[in-house]
Amino acid sequence: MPSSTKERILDVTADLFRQYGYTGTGLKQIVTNANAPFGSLYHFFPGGKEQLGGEVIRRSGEMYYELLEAVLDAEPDPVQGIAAFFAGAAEVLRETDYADACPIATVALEVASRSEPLRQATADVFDSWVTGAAGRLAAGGIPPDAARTLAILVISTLEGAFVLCRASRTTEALDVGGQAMAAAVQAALPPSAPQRPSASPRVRRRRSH
Amino acid sequence: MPSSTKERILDVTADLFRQYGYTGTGLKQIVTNANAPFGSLYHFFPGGKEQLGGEVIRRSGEMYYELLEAVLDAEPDPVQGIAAFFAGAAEVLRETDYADACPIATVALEVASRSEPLRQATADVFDSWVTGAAGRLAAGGIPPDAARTLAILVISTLEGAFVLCRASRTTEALDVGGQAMAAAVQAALPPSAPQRPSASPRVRRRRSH
DNA sequence: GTCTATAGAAGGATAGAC
DNA sequence: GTCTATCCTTCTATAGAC
Repeated sequence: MPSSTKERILDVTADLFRQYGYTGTGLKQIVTNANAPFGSLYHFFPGGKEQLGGEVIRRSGEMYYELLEAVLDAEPDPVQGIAAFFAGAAEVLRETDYADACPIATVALEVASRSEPLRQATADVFDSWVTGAAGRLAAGGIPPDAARTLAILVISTLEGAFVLCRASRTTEALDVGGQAMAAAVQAALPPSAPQRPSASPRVRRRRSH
Repeated sequence: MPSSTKERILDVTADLFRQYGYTGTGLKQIVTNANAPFGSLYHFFPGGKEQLGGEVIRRSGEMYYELLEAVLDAEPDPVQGIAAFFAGAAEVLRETDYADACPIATVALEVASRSEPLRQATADVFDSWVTGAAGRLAAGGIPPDAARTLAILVISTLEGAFVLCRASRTTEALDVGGQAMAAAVQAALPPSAPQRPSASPRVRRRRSH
């Protein structure tokens, strides 16, 4: 038993939103791709496209944050973790012909000036990412304020790199962003906390003069 | 005489694309806002929406780059210049009720997997920004490779910050990004090169070794 | 080159049989 | 809860009078 009709609708809609955005995705296209009858859509989502959109935004946001956590959990060093996430995003982008980037960025820009409930949904997603990432950075020894700032910077850079990479059909911006953000995390970590046990020559702290 | 019909169409389309994106902007809405008859649209743009879209993307890209140059030219120190550009973008965002961010980002994400000519147009715009910004950074004394990397990072961060700011209706991401990018430019500049024109000793050419 | 009218397709949404 | 048929609007695009 693969999945319920509602789940198929949610999954398919998330895929289509990621590639074509909110306005660019039609309800007929959704039910076709989901192998669902048209009536089921309004059965599960009486609020129509806006309700479906809101649920997909929040669900995609949760799933993408879980992916972030999985990648970071697989890497004991947060610096390597950030680098791995950007590298993984670049790999997915290449593998999907530059289609699968951020699941909600296109929708976020489209609905920002058009639908207040959907804008709020995207805002809540980004806020949860920032809060979550900041918490993890703080757990690594970065002071809370700096951790939040750094989390915002990392997510901004990731989102912007997605824009450039999908447009250019290269991963250059993600490569650049990954290196820069890994370095930024490294610089923010307390120097006394070693990240890699094996022979990584630490950078000496510069002294101001 | 304020402007020609064609120019009004281009201006109005650029405004609508920035707020609502490509799919979210209708041709009827365009001719209505531009006070133009519907037929004029196909008279000036026989290729229809896609041709109009392409011209608007390239035109908006040029105009936004000119804005960048104007802001940087007004500030002798490139570090202050970058900070000023982010601060100005944040101000515009607040003043326009979080509507006027990047003129082509929404469109870029929408068309990336949908229209190859329009994707190419957005790619060309981003590439021109990167090349132009890298040239300016290199002129300030940053080695060409580092200048290009830094330009990509700055533009990525700006674009991503726009996404977060429009969603959250705050300028926090632009504030964070502006500070970080100003610092990144500062760190990349040769320490011997003073930024302010008063008493500017020339930078010695480096010798390869 | 301006403007109106309309075609033809696609969009979101609803009704109702089963 | 499934599925079909259909309504109404909106969209892009074209035709043709002026």
